Amino acid sequence: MIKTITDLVKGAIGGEPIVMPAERPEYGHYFTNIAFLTAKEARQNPREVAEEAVKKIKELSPEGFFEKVEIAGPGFINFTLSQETLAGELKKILKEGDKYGREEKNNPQKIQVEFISANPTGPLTFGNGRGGPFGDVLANIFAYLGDDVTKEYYVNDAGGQVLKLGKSVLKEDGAEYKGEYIEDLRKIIDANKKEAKEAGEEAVKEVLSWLKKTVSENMGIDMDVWFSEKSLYENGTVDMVIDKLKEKGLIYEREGALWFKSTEYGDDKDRVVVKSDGEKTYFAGDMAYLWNKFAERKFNKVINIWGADHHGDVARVKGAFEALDLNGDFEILLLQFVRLLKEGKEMKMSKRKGVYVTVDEVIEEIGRDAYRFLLLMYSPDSHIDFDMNVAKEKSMENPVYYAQYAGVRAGNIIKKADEAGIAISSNIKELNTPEDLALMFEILRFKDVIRMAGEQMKPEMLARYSLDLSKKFHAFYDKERIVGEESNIAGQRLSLVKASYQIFKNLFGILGVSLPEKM
RNA sequence: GCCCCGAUAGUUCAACGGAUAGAACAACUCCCUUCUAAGGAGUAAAUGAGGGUUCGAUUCCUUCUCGGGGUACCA
Repeated sequence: MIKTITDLVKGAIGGEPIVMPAERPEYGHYFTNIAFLTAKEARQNPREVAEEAVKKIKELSPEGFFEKVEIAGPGFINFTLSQETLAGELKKILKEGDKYGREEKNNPQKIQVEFISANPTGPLTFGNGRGGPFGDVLANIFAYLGDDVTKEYYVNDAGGQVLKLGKSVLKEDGAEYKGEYIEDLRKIIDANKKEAKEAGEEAVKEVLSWLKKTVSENMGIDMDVWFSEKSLYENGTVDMVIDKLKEKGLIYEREGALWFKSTEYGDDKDRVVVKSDGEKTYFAGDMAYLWNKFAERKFNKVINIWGADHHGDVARVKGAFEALDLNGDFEILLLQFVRLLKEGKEMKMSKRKGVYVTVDEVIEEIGRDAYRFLLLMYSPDSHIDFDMNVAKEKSMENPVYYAQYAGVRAGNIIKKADEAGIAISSNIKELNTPEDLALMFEILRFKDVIRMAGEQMKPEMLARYSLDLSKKFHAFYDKERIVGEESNIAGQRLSLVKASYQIFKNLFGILGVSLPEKM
C-alpha cells in the first residue's frame, strides 16, 4: 500500500517521497512530508507546494481509492483510504490465502545468508545462537519478497581447532576443550588406536551431527547448505586465491609468514594468511570462501551474520572482497552480545572452562517459539538481556504468548462462527467502530512491514508488528462480537477475522513461530 | 590507546530527520451470565551531559561520562 501511494505522490510531484503510516487516527492512514523537501529546494512555502501536490494526486489516483487527501499542519499530506480500498484488500487476503503478500520477481536476486557458523568443536552454545533465528527469518523475508535465497552454515572443519579437539578427546598435551561432551566424544571414538588428527576429524564429524540436529530439530531452521571449509583446501581454492593476490602484489613475506596487505583497505594492520609453520590461517579459508560465493556460485548478494566479537575481522574480509575484484552486494551484519539471566543474575559463560549453556538446554526449558521470538524481537545493535524466568513464564509477561493467543482467538471465532452457520460477507461497509477500523488498518500494514524489513534487513520489525497486530486484535475481540450479532454485521466482521487469521498465519510462518489451535 | 555497539518510564525494549516519544512488565483503578481474563479499558512515569547542523533532532555531526565487546603467525 505504501508503495502504491509513494508512486502516486512521485507521479504528482516527483522527488523521492517517503510515505509512512500515520500515528493517530485523525491523521488518516498514511502521510508524507514531501512538501517540506520540495519546498526547500524550490524556496516555496510548504503549504503551497502541498496544495499543488494534493490537487495532482487527486487527479492521478484511481476513482474512489482515497476517502480523502488533505493537508495538515505546516505541510503534511495525509491520506485516508476509502472503505472500498480496504474491502478490496480484505478480499485479496481471503482469496490469496497463504500466498498473500508473497511477491514474484521477474529477475530474482540470488541471495545467500550465512549464519550461525559456530565451530564444530562443541555443542551450540546460547551465545552462538542469536544469529540463528535472525538469519533464518531474514532469509525467509527475502524469499517471501521473491528472491532466490540460500541459507548456509560455514563449517570450520579445517585448521588448528580440529587437532586441538582431537587432543582434548585423547587427553593429550594441548587439550583445550573441556566439558561433558568431551567425555561423550571419547566414548564414541575408539581412542586407543588413533592419532590426534584422526580423532579430531572423527570428533568434528560427530559434533557436526549434533549441530545439525540442534539447528533443524530444535531451532527449526532448514539449512540449505552446510559448507565445508576443508573442501576449499581440497579443491585448491585457497591456494588459487592466495596466488591471485600474490600476482596483484598484495601478499608479502615477513618473519617467515605470508601477509595480506589489508591496511590498503582500511584495516589497522596487515593480516597473516600463511603462518611461518606453513599452516594457513582461518582468514585464508575466509577469502577462498568469499571467492566461492561470488565468483563460483555467483550470488548477487551475500549476507554474513556474525557475532559482534568478530567485528575486528570486518575490515580484512571486506578488503579481501575488494582485492579479489569480486562483484555483488556484500554485507556483514553484526549481532551484539546476549546476556542470559536466571533469577535476575547473569550466567557467565566460558567455552574453554566448560561452563556454558547450550541452545538445546534453553529450548528444552522454554520451547522453540519463545526462544525464537525473544531473540527476534530486538534490534541486532542492542545488547539484550535474555531472562530465562520471563521466557518460561506462560503468561502475559512473555510476548510470544500474547501474539499466539491473539491468533488462537481468531481461530476460535472462525470455528464458532462456522458452527453457528454465519455466512461471510466481504462487503464491509458497516464495520466502523474504532476497533474494527484499527484492526483493518493493522492487517493492511503486513505487506509494507515485510518489504521494509527486507529493505532494511531488520527481521525484528516483523516480531514487533506481530505484537501490534495482536494488540489490535485483542482490543477488537474484547469489544466486538460476531456470534450473536445481527447477521449483516456478523458476516462482515467474520471476513475481518478470517483475514486477520490469515495474516497471523503468514506472519508466523515467516517468523518460524507456531500458530496453535488452542492454548 | 585504538575500533565497534549501547545509554529513552522503576525494569526490558520501540520510534525509517517529522505532528502530542510508543509498547510490555512492575504499581494503582475498573471490566468475566458472552467467540478462552494467557485478555480489555484507564491513571502515574522517560530521551546520560554539553556544543553544533535543520523549518523541525531520540535520530545526523562533535566533545565528554558510564556500560558491553574486540584489539593473535586462535578460530
